[in-house]
Amino acid sequence: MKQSAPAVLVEANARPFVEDYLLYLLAASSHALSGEFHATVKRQGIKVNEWRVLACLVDRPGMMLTELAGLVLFEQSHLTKVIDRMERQGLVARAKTKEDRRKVLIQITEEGRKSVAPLISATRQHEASAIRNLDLADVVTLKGILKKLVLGKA
Amino acid sequence: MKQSAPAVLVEANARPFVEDYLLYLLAASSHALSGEFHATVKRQGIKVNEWRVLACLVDRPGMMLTELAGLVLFEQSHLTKVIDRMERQGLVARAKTKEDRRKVLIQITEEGRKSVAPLISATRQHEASAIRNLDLADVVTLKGILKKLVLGKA
DNA sequence: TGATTTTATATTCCATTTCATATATTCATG
DNA sequence: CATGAATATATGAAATGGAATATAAAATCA
Repeated sequence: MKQSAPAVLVEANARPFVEDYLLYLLAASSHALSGEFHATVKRQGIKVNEWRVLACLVDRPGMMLTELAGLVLFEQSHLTKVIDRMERQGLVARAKTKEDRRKVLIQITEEGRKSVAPLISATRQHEASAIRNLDLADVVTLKGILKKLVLGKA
Repeated sequence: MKQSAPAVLVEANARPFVEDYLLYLLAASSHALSGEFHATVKRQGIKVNEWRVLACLVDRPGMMLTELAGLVLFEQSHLTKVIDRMERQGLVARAKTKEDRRKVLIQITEEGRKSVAPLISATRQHEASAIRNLDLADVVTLKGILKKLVLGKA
């Protein structure tokens, strides 16, 4: 014979709001997993920001700064500064286009590729370890949904 | 009769690395969805940081600063400063415990509750809209997986 | 074509955030 | 119980990030 719990108990049992809030779960899982990987990134002697830029550039021919900013999830003004540093380090290069002289194309350099290659491999191990106790099918579902969420309004 | 594409084509077709990288997909979806909601938060006259703190505190009795920092995903020293501001605004209060005089318990105030209430309701609409073209079952799967990822090593 | 608007990037200024460390308190151990 | 290690929070200096704006080039259109 089930009966409803007294109000006080219900109150006490209520799971905190954020624990089932999608945006929180996304932020928290992202924070947790990326946090783990950042140790590896730093060990490689490269900054998290730079890793993000390189990972986004690695198999693209060159991207407009603004495009790239959208991809790496940085403000344009912030990315300008990050690219300044990375250019000084020789990890990326700015290139101008003929057709539109406002545009700056950011390209990964050979040195950039060398820096990022071991990290790309490391992601495979890390990802495997991160999902080691999930169903493979669920992971496929997960990525599919995340892709839809990223596209947004679509 | 299928035959494998020439290497050059394969190269050209290769999807950029990040597009199927779990950590990127998590970061990007989180960024996209939270970004949408932040407009609502600011419209309420409250800062994103403060929203996060209040949302974490709202149905808890009071939390140690460090515990709370873990929950809101802030560095401890950062949270100290955010709490300073929020205390001045009357959104939260610091309380000391008798047993351990090092500890500071952070509690949401009545005013904090009042500020956060409309936002909590707003999350329901926003979440509904964010997932409007997903299967309900998939959303359940999604949240379940994210919870596992947050717990980590478990 | 010249004026106006829009787009792309850079710059400046300021708030936020981090890193390292200080301070206070408790815990563990000889 | 005294002393050293560990834990909780706070603080200060330095780096980062974001909003607004400047600059430059292209697009629109009257």
